[in-house]
Amino acid sequence: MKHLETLDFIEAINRAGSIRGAADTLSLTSTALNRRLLALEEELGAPIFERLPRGVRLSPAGELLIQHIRSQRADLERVRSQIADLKGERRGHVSVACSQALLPYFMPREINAYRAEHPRVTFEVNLRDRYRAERALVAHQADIALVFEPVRLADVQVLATVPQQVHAVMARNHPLAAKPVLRLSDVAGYPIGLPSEEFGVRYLLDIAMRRSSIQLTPDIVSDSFEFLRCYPGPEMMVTLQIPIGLPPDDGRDPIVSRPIDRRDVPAGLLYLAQMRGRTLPVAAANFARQLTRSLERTAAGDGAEGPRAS
Amino acid sequence: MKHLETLDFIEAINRAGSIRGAADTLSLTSTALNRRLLALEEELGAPIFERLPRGVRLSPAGELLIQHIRSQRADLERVRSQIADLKGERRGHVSVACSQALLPYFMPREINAYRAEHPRVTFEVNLRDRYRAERALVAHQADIALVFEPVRLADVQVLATVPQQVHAVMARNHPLAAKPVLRLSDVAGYPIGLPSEEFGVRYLLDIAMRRSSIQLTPDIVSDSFEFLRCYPGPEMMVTLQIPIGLPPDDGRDPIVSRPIDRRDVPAGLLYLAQMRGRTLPVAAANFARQLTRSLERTAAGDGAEGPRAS
DNA sequence: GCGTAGTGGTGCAGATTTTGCAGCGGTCGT
DNA sequence: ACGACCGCTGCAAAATCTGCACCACTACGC
Repeated sequence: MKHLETLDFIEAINRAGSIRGAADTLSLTSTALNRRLLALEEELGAPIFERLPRGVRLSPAGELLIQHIRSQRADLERVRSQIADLKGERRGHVSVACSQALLPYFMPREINAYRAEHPRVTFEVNLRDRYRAERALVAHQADIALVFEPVRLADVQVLATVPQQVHAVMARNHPLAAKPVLRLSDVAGYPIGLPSEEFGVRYLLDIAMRRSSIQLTPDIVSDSFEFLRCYPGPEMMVTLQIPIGLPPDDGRDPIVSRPIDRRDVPAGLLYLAQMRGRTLPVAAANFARQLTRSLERTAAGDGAEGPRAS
Repeated sequence: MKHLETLDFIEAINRAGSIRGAADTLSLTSTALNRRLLALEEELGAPIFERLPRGVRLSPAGELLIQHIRSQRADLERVRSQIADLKGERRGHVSVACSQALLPYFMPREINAYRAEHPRVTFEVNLRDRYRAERALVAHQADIALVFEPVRLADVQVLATVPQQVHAVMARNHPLAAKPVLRLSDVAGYPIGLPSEEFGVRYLLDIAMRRSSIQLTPDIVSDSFEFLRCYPGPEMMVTLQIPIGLPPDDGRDPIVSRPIDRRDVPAGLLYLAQMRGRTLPVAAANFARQLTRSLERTAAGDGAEGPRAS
């Protein structure tokens, strides 16, 4: 879009940290870029960047402006998608930021289902921890976010929540697999793998451990649930995860899960959210609606309640 | 602002109803305007106007676009005002849409008070009935609206409400002026002046009359409260108004007001509102905050309760 | 039935704006 | 002290936009 060109340039300068640097990435001369910046600052009546000896940095006015630019671009994108929608072209793009637990099973299944109905809708799925997911919404880098136990920012609007009881994950031949529900003290007797502290599951566990006297001392800490799940079973290791991040038990999978008694660890909440006050593009809004329905089914089914079908 | 020029042109074409007509008002050739429109439609991938033999008319896509343009311009204005604000310049502009009752006393007093603190803030006050006030908010033609008994649109966000009991207004020597509180049946015995049907006071009265058996047959109907208030008193006429639209009784004013018993006519609500989801410019936000405080004082004082000090 | 006045759209030449090159003065790191 | 990088500024070339004359078309008046 032509009339947003200059504003895009501002973002490029901000990313590059210098006018000359941004000019290179934009296939432009520093002259032209500098001229445009000066003209815009003139129109605005305030400098957008502070001039440093080694480049430029956003001024307070620039911070405001760049926020405006992002919101404006996102809104234009929504308008374009609405226009495409009323032309009958069911295309569009959805950008999702989500927690790690959603990546292996839930999101692929949901996106598959959606694209079966709307094949011309494209998707972008980015792993963002609970802090960065919310910041991505505000910066218009994601349309919707699906995060476990988020830090609730004021600028974020919750579309749906579903409780998720923490589950213990282990090999099928693990001694604990015999019990349908585990106490935290059961788990404490075996080698344990835990996600690192920025994750919601760990956050819930840390709270639970502070309240009770039981201490879980992790033998393995990782920021990858996939790694923790795949870590060889011979050690009889136990790891912890929420059910939405686990495969449905088909009775043959070498990995099984058992819920932790909720007297020990309370259920955490999985949040579906968007930026507050924003009108989503049609495709994103429709996909969010589908997710809401799916999450409600999850909540009614096996999500919050005890043992998974096994 | 340079990059919004083309979008302004779209609005001009929409207003004029034809490209050539808009070109005249913009001091441009129809050629240039036409070219820009075609280029924009190309970029957008859809026609913005339907071509009629006698001019042009907004297409559905154009409706969407023009709404986007307005919101974009309003948002840019907010950014500019925020930038001016952090430069220490306490200037800005506030656009208010309000009911007739607010015009003679309340709004002048409030704006005076505000400008005493912030002399460089300019104001625009427009009379809008309760339908048009809300549409003005959505069309970004007003920052805030102050209306009595509005039809509540979904896109409008309520900032404050204050109940207003309907008062009867009459000459000081009117027989009814002797009673501190009037029943509707008292009023029915005298010549009556009523506001026309689009006004909130009339709306409340019509409801009250439907519920009871008392019928007020107006001798004068007007869309001007000022006219009704000034209509010569010799006729011993009674008219109806809400207290915020009446002068404080200083004991000498030839016009006095008495509340109607709330068993007959329930109190209506005065709403302070803005467009839902919009972030107001600093000046408008501050003024809205002042109004909220003033309205709360009004509610605590003489607004909802019985007789005014007299 | 035909002219007229209005509409949006187009080719081409001139006006206007934007871009790029070369060079200035400055600060930092080596 | 030197080189590398930074933001910024004349001046000429390039690109873009504007305006005139003109076309095709439709509604309206007579």
